[in-house]
Amino acid sequence: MKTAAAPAEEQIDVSTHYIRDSIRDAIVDRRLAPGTKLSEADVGALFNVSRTLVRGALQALSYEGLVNVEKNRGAFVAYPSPEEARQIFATRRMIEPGILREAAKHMGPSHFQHLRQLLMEEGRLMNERGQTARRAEIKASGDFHLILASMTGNAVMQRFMDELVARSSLVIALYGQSAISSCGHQEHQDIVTAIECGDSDRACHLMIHHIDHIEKDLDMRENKGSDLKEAFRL
Amino acid sequence: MKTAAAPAEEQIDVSTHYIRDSIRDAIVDRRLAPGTKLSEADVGALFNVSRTLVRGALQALSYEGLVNVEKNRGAFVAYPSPEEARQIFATRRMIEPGILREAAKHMGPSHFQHLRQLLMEEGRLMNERGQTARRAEIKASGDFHLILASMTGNAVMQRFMDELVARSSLVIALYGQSAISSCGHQEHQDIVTAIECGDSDRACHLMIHHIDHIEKDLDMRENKGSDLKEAFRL
DNA sequence: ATTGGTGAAATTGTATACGATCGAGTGCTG
DNA sequence: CAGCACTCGATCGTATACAATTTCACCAAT
Repeated sequence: MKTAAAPAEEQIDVSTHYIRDSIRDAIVDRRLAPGTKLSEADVGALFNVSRTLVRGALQALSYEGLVNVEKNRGAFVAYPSPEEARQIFATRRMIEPGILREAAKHMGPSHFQHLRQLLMEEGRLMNERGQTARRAEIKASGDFHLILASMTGNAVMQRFMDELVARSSLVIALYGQSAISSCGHQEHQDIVTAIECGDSDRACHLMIHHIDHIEKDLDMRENKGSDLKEAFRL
Repeated sequence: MKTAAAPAEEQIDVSTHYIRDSIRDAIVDRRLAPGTKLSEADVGALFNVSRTLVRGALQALSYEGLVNVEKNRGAFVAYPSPEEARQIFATRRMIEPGILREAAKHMGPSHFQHLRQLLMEEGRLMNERGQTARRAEIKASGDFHLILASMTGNAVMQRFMDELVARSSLVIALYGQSAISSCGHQEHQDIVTAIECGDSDRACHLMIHHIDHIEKDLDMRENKGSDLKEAFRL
């Protein structure tokens, strides 16, 4: 699947957006490890476009915090420091309760059904084996938070959450240890239940603890087996 | 102050960042009206750089929501719709209480002094006349919220607030009517007092009402004297 | 007078060219 | 053999060239 024998895949209209989204997916899906260099020429060759478009995509990703662009050195998949990681989770604790309350105002039966369905899927994946199921599970667990955000009907807030969830995924890839705290799934369910009962205070409380748990499950000692170079670069 | 008789100003190292910041300042300061077209060639000529750099800056600003880039048509100073405006303020109501609580944890006497000083300045500007004082007052009133955000020590959150305050400024430029609700200043003071008293709940309450007041002071009927074109563009 | 079409001018989209900077390896020197 | 300066290759930064698209003016026809 390198380059040559790709028969009919070349007809996609490859724009900056397409490249950005492709790379973002790869990062969030952990097919690109933190610290990986994204050379403009290499990426351009992959998508058969010039460096111009690639640069645009990389710049966009750097705004989202998924890529670090170092002057005259190139772009690298972000390698969030422990401090950065803490700030990301702290931010989530600051805003997700607000999202919850706002979302609750807009939710009807169909929304709850949607959420329950997502939780079912999440539970199913949890009991499966394999790399693919693991990835899907992680994605689903992020989607839970994103869908809640979408239920506020607020595009501005949704974009913030998109960024936060994506960066969280990077952090977990870097510092996560246990096989995803399976309590996360239970906590998601509890939150939905609390909302359904109209107990927003309790839902917020649960949400904050949930985020706490995710963060507590990380081992944020510096240098996860890696690069002294990166450690001292900036 | 157009172009010609500028004796020794040309030695600035003009990068994408510099252009982006310059344009952002101009937008937030309302020297560039919403809807203004930002032609790549024109901007490039202004800064004596090629379109390449300008495009980078405009892309960045579009990510911040201050500029809309329309394919094959160009970049325009954002012209937030009433719906967008509502979402911006709704987002602020969702996150600023969280910021307040977090900031309160980190605040010592020096921080309060800093805030009080800002409030003094704000009050002074309020009693001055003239366009310049007005601009400075608007800026100061935004800075109040930004400084609170900075006191969380959280760079991620701070970036979000930067964006929200900048976009709010655009919205106010578009839909604002009264000579800035002078009650805003009083409300800022009350918020600081509440924090100082350790009454975070009250501070949050005040903050939400404060944001409400700002929003209530807008007249968001569509078409502020303008463009059918813009209305149907997207 | 309004509508519709045609072509030139202006503007953006993308690729390429060239200069600048960084990093690694090489060879010289102490 | 260690240390340092230097050169060379690779990669990035910026400008420019060319293609694609839109806009606008002009004119004909209803």
